[in-house]
Amino acid sequence: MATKWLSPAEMRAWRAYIETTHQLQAALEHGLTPHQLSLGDYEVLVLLSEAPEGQVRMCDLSERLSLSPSGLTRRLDGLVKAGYVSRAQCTNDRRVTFASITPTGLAAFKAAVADHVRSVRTHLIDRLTPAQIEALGDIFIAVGAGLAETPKGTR
Amino acid sequence: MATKWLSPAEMRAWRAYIETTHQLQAALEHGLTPHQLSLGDYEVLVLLSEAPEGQVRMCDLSERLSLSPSGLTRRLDGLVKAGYVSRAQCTNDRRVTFASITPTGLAAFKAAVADHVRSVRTHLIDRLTPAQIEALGDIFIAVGAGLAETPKGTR
DNA sequence: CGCAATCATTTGCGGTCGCAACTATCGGCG
DNA sequence: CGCCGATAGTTGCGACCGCAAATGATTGCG
Repeated sequence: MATKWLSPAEMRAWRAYIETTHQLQAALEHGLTPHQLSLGDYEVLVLLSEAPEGQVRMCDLSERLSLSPSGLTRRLDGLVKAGYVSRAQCTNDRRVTFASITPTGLAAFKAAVADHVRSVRTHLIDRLTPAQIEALGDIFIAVGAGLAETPKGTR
Repeated sequence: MATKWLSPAEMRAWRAYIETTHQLQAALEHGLTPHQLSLGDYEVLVLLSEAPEGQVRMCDLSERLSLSPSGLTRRLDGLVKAGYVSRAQCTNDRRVTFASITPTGLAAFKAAVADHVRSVRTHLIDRLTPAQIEALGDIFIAVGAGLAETPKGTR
């Protein structure tokens, strides 16, 4: 077969990436457990806290989180039950519901940020040189652009 | 607070990584669905097919896959049911069981490899320059080494 | 030798997620 | 106006995974 295999350098990069990325995610998850937050919950709070009115349409959230609509519904269920987020209906378009961060949620987020940033530093950022950090950004922006080009066709 | 925040370059790298890595995993998963394999199943077959006797101790597998022991048990259950893997008892140490790839499993693996390699190329490798591939390997080897230094203490 | 700590694996349980189906709503075109 | 297709969100279902506990086997120290 005319299968183009991976060169040693490509194999090295691919394996290192695949083997490490899962461990890294687990480590970051652990760093948030003292705050009773999962990494996914934290990411929701990040996006909501950055939004102009502290609220984002479910639809947009699910896309920015790369999460299926149902997955987002359940994740929000948990955050609503915790009192960190509330749902708000849109008056213009009654199909859409906004996820809106509550004062409690904002407080919980602010309490967790410092720990989380420290986690990201110790496990990732501080392990790398400035040049490597630059390269990491370039690499995943390029890969993300490639993935965005292939919305539905590939299957 | 004396929290050391992330610089713009660090933030850019971190966000690009987090946002893209999930999409990349999903894309690779989709690439294997025609073969009735999950990415996790595929990784099991990779390790078994590379092992000297086509068999690896459960314990070692779970570590190399960054999977909890229970997670590995269930993953193997599926592969055994599919006929791709069989369990074999160790005669020296009756605690251990080997996961052993079957001829059927090896055939399924070989049938999937070409597609999967193509997937990895189109979504990751071919998006990057040789220098970036080198950097990707360096980066995640460094990060992996850092994570290996912190086995239990951090919580 | 014998008991205690350790190790390898499995099982019960709960939590998360994606897919497909369903409901409700909106927008456009005749 | 009225219908059809598209859009937003939720729910049922099944799959996967980690943690804690249980089981069976081994090792080592007294």
